[in-house]
Amino acid sequence: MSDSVRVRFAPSPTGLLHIGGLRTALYNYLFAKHHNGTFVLRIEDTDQSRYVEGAEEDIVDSLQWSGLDFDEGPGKDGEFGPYRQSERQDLYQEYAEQLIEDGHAYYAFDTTEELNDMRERLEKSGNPSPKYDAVTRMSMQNSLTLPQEEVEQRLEDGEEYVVRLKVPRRETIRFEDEIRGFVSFESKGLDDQVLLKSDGMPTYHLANVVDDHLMEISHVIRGEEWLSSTPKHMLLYKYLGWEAPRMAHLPLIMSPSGGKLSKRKAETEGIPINAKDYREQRYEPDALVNFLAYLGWSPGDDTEIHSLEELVELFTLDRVSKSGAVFNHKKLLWYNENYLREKPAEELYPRVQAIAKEHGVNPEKEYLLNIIELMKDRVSKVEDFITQGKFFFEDPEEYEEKALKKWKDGSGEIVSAYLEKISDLDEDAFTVDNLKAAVNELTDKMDVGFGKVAMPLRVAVTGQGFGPDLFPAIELLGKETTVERIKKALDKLA
RNA sequence: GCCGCGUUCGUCUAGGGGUUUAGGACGCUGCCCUUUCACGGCAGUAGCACGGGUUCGAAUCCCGUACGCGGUACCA
Repeated sequence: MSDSVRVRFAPSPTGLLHIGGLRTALYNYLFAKHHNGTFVLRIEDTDQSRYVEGAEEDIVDSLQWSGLDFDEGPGKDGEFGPYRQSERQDLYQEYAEQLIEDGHAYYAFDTTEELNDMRERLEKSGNPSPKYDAVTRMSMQNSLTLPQEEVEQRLEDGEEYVVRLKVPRRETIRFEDEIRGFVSFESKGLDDQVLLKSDGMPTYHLANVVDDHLMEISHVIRGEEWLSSTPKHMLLYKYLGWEAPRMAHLPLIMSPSGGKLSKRKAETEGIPINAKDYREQRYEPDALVNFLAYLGWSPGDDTEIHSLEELVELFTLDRVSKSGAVFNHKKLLWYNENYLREKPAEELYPRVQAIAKEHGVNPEKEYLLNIIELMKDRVSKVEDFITQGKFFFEDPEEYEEKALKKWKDGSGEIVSAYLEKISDLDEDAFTVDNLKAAVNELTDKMDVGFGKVAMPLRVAVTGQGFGPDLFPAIELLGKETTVERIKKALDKLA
């Protein structure tokens, strides 16, 4: 039982779930499922001032959209709940008291001003990184310096206090990270971390350790920004008499301009930052997942495309890279195109239909299915079926500038000759073969290349210089529409 | 500043002492296919941060430097 894999994704509901968080969730999920383990969602809402309404819902929705179903979490109770830290407050209190009793933590009464003063004073006297530590705590207001009766009196009077971790003066803290190997820190570089805040809530550090232990988490897989606070966590495990879970610190997702990919940077660089943005911008979730998996990990062979199930099969922590990975939006788009191409038109249909509706058109299913089939090889996003295939639903009002370049001097003559030819075709003879044959006859007769006919024809019928295979598109459009459009183009362009 | 982590093509990465003229993918360029647009195929482009060791031999091991990133809160 103790060797079963249990991992958790533990976001704070301080805003929408961002792409880095989603990747952390993904790696946790992959690891859990690879080992037939359990994937837990825990909401770390201990900072009431940063709590954002609706954030938890967004996290759950985003995970679901991505296909990362959690086994335990809010609304999905296992035997380790509750799964919101705000609902576990008593627990933390209890352990904080235990730490104090055992001499590993203490009460501190210093006000914010006093703390600032202390830091300022130290800085002025040449200490570049002032800390509340083994030395400085002796000149502060805490249960280590104050007489016991006074401490008790203050507590009784309801004076505000925090509980701080009593970090040893000199100790080397060493632990093994699954991704980085052995890492070691000196305790003298550590702050006497606040464990319990004056509002009674635990800080991340206490809550995290307590919950990971109580929830029997076997592996902590989280972002690298946590690496430097891990020694504090190791101290806590030791003082509480618990075995620490295995640690794995993931490389950060970086912005193309350098630095951790932040909301601000992502925005200026045109990268969607929140999972919700990807949903709204209609990225394929399986493509996003595939892309994210490869951002900092690789299976070690030359493969690139894998479903979530395959990723589960392939994923191991030892193949996660150590250095930050720059977000490459073009590669994401490539993945998206790939997944779109592989999906059957039937599967895409409901979504494309919904988008069509948003654009004010309501095509028949058979017609839309044909369009999807025709355009699958050249769209990047689902909505491209409608936006780039606009001409399937309405006559081109104007002709794209790029397209017009393909309308040359003799084009009018050629296109009207073509028009004449296909006007003779019966409604049911309006097929790809016949339409192509008509072009061939023309090229022979007028002694011009195929492109000289097809290009301007494309412009006339679609208004675009690019697009799906022209003749099937024309067949789909039907004789009446095609003839009309060609006439109109001849009017406007010739 | 201090502490920690990292550094292979522009980007994501493979590689873990000889198998390497450093492999793949995205991007970009060219060609082929298609007498249209794509897809696809092929080819090209471009990299071991630097300096010292260790070794017969180093992208691979060690040390240093540089650079990057993270942390340094009663935020997570």
